[in-house]
Amino acid sequence: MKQGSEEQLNSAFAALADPVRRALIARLSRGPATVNELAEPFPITKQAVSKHIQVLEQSGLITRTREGQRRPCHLDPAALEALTSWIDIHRLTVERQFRRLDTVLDTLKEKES
Amino acid sequence: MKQGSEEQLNSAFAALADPVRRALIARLSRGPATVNELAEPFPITKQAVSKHIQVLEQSGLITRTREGQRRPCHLDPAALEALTSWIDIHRLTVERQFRRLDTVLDTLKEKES
DNA sequence: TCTGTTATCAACCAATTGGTTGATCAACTG
DNA sequence: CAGTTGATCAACCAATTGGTTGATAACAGA
Repeated sequence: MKQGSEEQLNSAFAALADPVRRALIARLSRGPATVNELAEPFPITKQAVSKHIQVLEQSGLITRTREGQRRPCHLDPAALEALTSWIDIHRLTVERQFRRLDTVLDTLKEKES
Repeated sequence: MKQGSEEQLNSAFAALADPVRRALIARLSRGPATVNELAEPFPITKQAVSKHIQVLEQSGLITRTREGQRRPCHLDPAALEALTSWIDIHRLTVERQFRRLDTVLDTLKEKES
């Protein structure tokens, strides 16, 4: 888990850019799972999945606990929320901008008529 | 702009993983701008910014129009919405999962006492 | 202690990425 | 037409990424 919110966004968005990692997240949203369980559906090696999981953990999107030799992964909803929050700020800003432009155009039309 | 929603997510999330591109989006949320205008605040070459803009355009996050020799960029709120939508589905799923677990634990506590 | 299971580490490889410089294209302006 | 401005193309480079194989660690159970 990194510190700066800037690097947090870097690594979290990068983590979501891979379809394997998005599938892992989709699976983990339905409950915790181990590396072996997560790797099972994929046509790649367990080591590759382990690397993907390290990327997700590094980005703060998932956390891991210990249960004997197993290390289940858990999805962190707060980390996901931080991403939607960043996106929504800018989406709402541009939508506001659009509405403002519409108002200007309407005003111009009224002046014309 | 790509077709498959899977590749759409790949490229859009990858686009957001770069701090320069996020800054471009933040700027564009306040209104359209040209490559030169967008490049001005950055310590990198105009060509590098042009590449970043191509990445954003390819991902569908921005569109471009023609005005003589200038080609202004516009942020597309719908593309942003598609991303928050994907994230929120899984965030809500895992939060629901948490609440379900809480209920189970509460039930167990009641049985104990 | 020996065996099987869970998971990671290390080294390597091909492809991609983010940046550079230099040339070029396309459109406006004198 | 000649010159300037906005933007892209092309070739190149260093660093990163996603994957592999093989070895190794850590723990559980007989």
